[in-house]
Amino acid sequence: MADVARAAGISTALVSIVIRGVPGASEATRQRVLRIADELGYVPDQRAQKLRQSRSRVLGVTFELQQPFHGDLVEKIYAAAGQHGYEAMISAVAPSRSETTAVNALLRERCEAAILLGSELETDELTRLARRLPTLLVARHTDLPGVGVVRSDDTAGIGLAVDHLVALGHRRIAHIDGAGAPGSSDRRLGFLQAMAGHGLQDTADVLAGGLTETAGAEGMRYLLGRPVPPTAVIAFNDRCASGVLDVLARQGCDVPGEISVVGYDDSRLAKLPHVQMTTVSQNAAELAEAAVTHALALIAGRQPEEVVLTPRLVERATTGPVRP
Amino acid sequence: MADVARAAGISTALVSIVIRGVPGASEATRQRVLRIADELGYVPDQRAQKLRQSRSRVLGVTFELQQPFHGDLVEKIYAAAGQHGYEAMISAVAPSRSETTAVNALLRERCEAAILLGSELETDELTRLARRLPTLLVARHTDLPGVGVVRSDDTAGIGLAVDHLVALGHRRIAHIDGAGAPGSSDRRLGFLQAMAGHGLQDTADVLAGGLTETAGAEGMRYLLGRPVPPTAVIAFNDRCASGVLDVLARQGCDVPGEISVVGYDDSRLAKLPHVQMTTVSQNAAELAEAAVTHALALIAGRQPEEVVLTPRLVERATTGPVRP
DNA sequence: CTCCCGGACTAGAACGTACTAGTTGATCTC
DNA sequence: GAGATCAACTAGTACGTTCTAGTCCGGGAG
Repeated sequence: MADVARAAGISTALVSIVIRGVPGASEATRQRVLRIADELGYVPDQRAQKLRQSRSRVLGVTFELQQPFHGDLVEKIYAAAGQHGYEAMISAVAPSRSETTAVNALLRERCEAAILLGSELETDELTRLARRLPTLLVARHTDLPGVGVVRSDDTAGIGLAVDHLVALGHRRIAHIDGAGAPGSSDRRLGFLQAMAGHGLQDTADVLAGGLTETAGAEGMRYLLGRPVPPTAVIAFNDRCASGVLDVLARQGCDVPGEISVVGYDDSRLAKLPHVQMTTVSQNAAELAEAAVTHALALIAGRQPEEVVLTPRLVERATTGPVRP
Repeated sequence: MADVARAAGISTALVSIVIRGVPGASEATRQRVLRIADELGYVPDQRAQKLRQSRSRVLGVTFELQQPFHGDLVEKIYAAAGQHGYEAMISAVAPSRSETTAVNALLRERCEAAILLGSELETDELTRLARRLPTLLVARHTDLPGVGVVRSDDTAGIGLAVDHLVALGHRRIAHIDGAGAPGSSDRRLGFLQAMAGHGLQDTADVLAGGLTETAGAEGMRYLLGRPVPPTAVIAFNDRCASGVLDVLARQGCDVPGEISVVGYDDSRLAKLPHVQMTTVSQNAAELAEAAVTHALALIAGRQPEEVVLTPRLVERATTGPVRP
């Protein structure tokens, strides 16, 4: 910046004014400074900027590197944050990189708030984090005071899937759940409630699953081994449903002729033209927008609340009427 | 930091010494400062640290949010960077977030080097970037001076796949390529060369594809429509191969009984227990380690070079002898 | 007893920016 | 023509660290 000022024969303060685009410089100098800055390849040092401003204008986001739905969310969060004059700083979670590591990286960056996607953080760690910084959980339930939540109504979402299948004539419906994953118990509950609502509590079948294709595949193989397999399967998420579909395809089982399959998330996987998965949409864009808005509200000092969005069923090609 | 110093009744300089763990403080104060810092929840402000030190010790990484292989690489880069005392700062590329945006975000963070995974940046933009900052391309070819390259030998990699299939008796082999994607032309060339090497230039079939499941699925459907379909397919990457496998499963086509399929990358997708895809491994860990090492060499002022790793064929369950 | 040495600690200047509180000179107003 | 007003610009401080160049004090050597 000093170089630019020297080259233009003005003070650094004026360069700063031009670079930030705030009023206080003549049109002539403005042009000249911008030209010189470009020639010198000057890019403002973000660290110094943030350091000077009391507010960093950065939202920290942790996400799971290999979850397509998280990828969708991250993309939308970038956009939503940008629209509100904020920047998103992402920190990945992976088998070899714990959530604690990811969160600490954000902390050191002095984010104004932390948005945790599908966090599996322990209660005490979460409490500690929330004491330091406005914290927002996306797609996970918690009763912890001081922690904001943005999620869609998982119980209702699975209900939509059940209603849809029952309307198609299905009665023997299985649910491959998410084991201990966030949202898993809500979805399991929603499944059982909805089935009971249709008087189908006796044919409701819940299987321990997981968030990966592998979990779905194992679950489906197990179900096919049953004396009387279900006619429809609701998976915990799209990845899990992918595994289910894959096993069915290999077994030569017609989908949806013999077995209907419903996923969850409406992630990239469900939208693939050759998959066309019926799924429950959490609407990544809406979720991301709500998360950013709520995070900003927390930063502004508002009390954390629980924002619950209504999911929507997206009917595609993996569900159909039960075969008579 | 000032709070900690006040609470401990010492200067901020001494707190700094303790926090950084450098010699210059008595054991007693060291303990006390650490305890107080912990109580107050003090975390050093990374921006101020980096600002003060001339070196930021940050490696910038751009990656594609929805490419499982990039996910694998990012995970390994985090680890490799950490081992060398560096930190990785990731910036995602997605349909709604261009590579230019991603790179600019890194620039403003004053990374010491940029590692671009599978970049599709234009030549002039790349040149401009490389002038500002040590730049390293991973899994992409370039002749640009001043730009480092770490990649595996794509031509040889596809050669391995061809050799493997030919050894199994296949003669009609198709390659669904990556269209304009980085590495695509090398792999196409490798395919044609290897086929010609076996005297099979007349049955070598190259199809325009892409990097997604959709591209693979479309390509495979097209191939199945042929009067004489190939007995084996080599896809541009694992995602593409996934689409191929999916279409085959739906058509009730036995893999590898009727058609063998080979992917590329050995990403998460290929390793799924129910998929067990034969694929060419670029060895994410090795590639990541080489990328970080080379990036550090560039930072140290060494000239950029092209590091070419040798790929390896991972035989799993999607390839088998051609049916007589 | 004096001198020196080394360990423990501190004052204060950087790092690159933003921002407050100015200064300057020209134009406007009556 | 004097004062007010305004646009255009600048000096200098602050942000939270690190780091250089010290200060201070106790004890061992001569």
